[in-house]
Formats: sequence, structure tokens, C-alpha cells
Amino acid sequence: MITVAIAEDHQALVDGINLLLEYEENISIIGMANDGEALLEIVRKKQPQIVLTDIKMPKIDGIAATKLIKKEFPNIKVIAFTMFDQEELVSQMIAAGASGYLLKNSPLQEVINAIEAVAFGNTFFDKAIDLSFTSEGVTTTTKRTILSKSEREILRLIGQGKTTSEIATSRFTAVSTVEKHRKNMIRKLGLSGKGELLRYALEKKYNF
Amino acid sequence: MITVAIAEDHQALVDGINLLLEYEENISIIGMANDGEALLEIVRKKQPQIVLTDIKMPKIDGIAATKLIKKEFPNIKVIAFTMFDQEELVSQMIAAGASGYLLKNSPLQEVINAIEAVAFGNTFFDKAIDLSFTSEGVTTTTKRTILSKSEREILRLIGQGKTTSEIATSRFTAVSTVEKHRKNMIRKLGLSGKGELLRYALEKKYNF
DNA sequence: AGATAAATACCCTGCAACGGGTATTTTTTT
DNA sequence: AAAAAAATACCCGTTGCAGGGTATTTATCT
Repeated sequence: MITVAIAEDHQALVDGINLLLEYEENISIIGMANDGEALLEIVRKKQPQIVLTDIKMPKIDGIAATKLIKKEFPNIKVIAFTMFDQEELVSQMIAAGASGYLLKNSPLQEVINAIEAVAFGNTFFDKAIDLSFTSEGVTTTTKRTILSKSEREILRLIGQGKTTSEIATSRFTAVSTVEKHRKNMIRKLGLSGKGELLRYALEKKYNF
Repeated sequence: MITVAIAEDHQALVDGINLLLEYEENISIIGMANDGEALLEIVRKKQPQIVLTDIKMPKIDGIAATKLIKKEFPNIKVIAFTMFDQEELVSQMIAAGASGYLLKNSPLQEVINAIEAVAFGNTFFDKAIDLSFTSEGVTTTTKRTILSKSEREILRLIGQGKTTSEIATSRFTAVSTVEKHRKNMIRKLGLSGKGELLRYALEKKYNF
């Protein structure tokens, strides 16, 4: 019997998965949560073998939740179940310790396949996911382009719609400094073009 | 027997609804589509009594699809099933002729309730929907700030990260035209500032 | 203590996006 | 057929963001 906990803020989808697994003899859902905090509670109490989690969630996002789970219970396998197939998110989930990654626009049957594959010790990544970028760096994960503290703060402000000069004022630094951070981030993240950094900031924001 | 057609681009959710309705004796799903175009085909061929449709969909969105369906088949009832609870969208769906509006973060059981209510001739709106704005204007709906067809198309392309000149090229129009549409949208939507239109486009897209 | 990374701040260039007009043609609605 | 709305295209000017440098101070990590 495989025990599973689900975290997902779209109740309709949770219900759907429940219905699907109701007739699966060897899979049992032992807990459901609508946010990351509730998920952690369930995990601590019931220690499922598999956690199926959304990335974009209230309170604690899926990436942070995964890190915490893997830290406390390295044996629990985590599968991401999300709408986003951005490389960044996939790689962050892998870095956090996820064993699988499912997209919501794939058939529900895939959920069963993924749960069984991961329970068996394999990894399971949706076929739509481009894993090319991991080929060289799966083991060395945390070497990836990581933003510095100031950069992340500025990125957050960009995501809130602040302009460069507003950010400079609120941080008591020069406009040129903020601009420099912007450029460095663009370079680090491999972006190009006018709106791309804002786009990136927004994708991260909802995002999780 | 109530006949239903579903349009929804998240296959997982379609599968979930299918599972749910499998054991409902008096509801039968006679067609499924992943985009608006396919939905219209199904509707024309099979003429279901109820159409359950997402709003954000490829090719033809739920609002446009609803208008077309209600124009050709006024007796077919349309229920919106979406993640968005924006006033704007709700009122557009009502204007388009929808009889119900469900949010994806409500229990799946609600789908059955809505289908049955609407099939019976009632309307069904998710309790999370704020309908206060309709009190004065249900009949006169179409007075709201609504983007035109070209504007929406351009907004979609903006959301995809296309620049003005790329959009102009792909639409075989002048750059100045696209710029004009941008400005008009900014005015209509009450926005201001460089990235705001992109931000708006992205917020609508993921909408969520 | 020495090396490395981060944060700070400035230079210059170019262009895409905004903000404000006006005007013509096409489509849609009445 | 007339009126209204949408789509087309152009004008002007301003500014913020990006792309390319360089350089100094402050943390941080061996």
C-alpha cells in the first residue's frame, strides 16, 4: 500500500484525484491540504510515503515545503503537480529534492503512473518537461545561477510594479546601483529584452 | 438525462469531472474539447443541453465561444468553469449569455449542483462570486470597459513576451497601429507606466 | 590575512514603450 | 442608410530600460 498526501489549493482537482484513486487498491490518500503549512502538519503527523504538491500555494510554497519535508524526512518522496513548466521552477524543485514533476494539463492517469514510479524508487517527469538543462548539473545542483540578497529584493520590488527610481529611493541607494543589479540579474538569468525581467519577476511571484 | 459538453484545457480536470459524473445516472457527458474551436464543433454536431467551459482557452476563449453558442443555439445553457473571479470576466460571461459561473477552487460536487440547477432553468453562481455589480446593470451589461478583439489579441501576444514590432509583423499591420492599440488599452484599463500593460497581460494569463 | 563574491556608483549609447495628438477606412450595430 | 465602434496609420516628444563598460567599498568565505 502506497500512502499519499496531497497539497493543492484547487479543491476541484483534489476531488478529482480522490475519485481517481478511490478505486486504486494499492494507493491510499491519507491526507489533504490546501496550503503548505497544512501540508507540513499532515506530513509530520502521518508521514506518507509520497507527497503530491502544487508549487503555487498559500503560506508556504511547494518549493519551500519540499525542502522542509526532505530535511525532516529524507525518505518521503515529493512529486510536484503544477501548471508551470518553467525551467527555473523545475530545477528549483529538483534542487529541493523532488522526485517527480507533473503538469496539470496532462491526463489524470499520469498521477497514478507518477505515484507508482516514484514509490518504486524511480523519478517521474512529465514528458512535456525539458530536462536538457539538468544533464550536466543534476548532482551539483546548487551551483545554478542564484541571485544575491539585494538582487532578490530588487526583483521582488520589480514584481510589485516599482520602477527603478522608486526602488532606488526606497532602498536609499543610487538609481545606477539598481540599474546595475537589474543588468546583473538579466545576465545571470539569461534574459534579454525590455520587459523580460518584469515578466520573470511576475512568473516567480505567482508562482509560487 | 442531461447532456453535457465540456471545454477545458487542463486535461486532469476533465478527467476528474468525467470520473465524478461517471456514476451520475442522470448526467451524460457527450463531448469534450481542449479549446474553443473544438467545443463549437462538438456543440454543432451533438447539441448538448449544457456546456461547461473554461474561459481561458486556446483558439476561441470561453466568452467568445459562449456568444457564438447562444447565437446559434439559444436553448443551450452555458456554465463558466474557471479560476478567475474577476468582476470583469463574470460580467462578460453574463453578457455573453452564461447561466452559471463556477470557480475551480470550489468542491467538484458543485459541478453537479450547477449542472442540475441550470438544466432545470435556474442560474447558478459560485457563492464566492460577488454579484453586487450586476444589480443595476444585468440587462444593460455591455457598458463596461471591454477590450476589442484586436486589443485582446495584442494583449495576448504581449503576455507571450512579444514586442510591439514582432506583434506588428505577425499581424501584418504597422507598428504604429499596435502602439495605438497599446495606448488605448492602457487608457481603457486605467494603467500607467512602462511595464504595466505587460504586468496586466501576465496577471490575466496566469490569472489565475 | 587573503581571496572571492556582493553591493555600491558612475560613464555612454540606443531603442522600445509611453503620453498626447489627428485622421482615414472598415466593421458592426442600430 | 445612418451612427457608432473598431481598426488602421501617422505625427510629436519624453523617459525608462537594456547593453556595454569601469571602479571602489563592504561583506563573506576559506
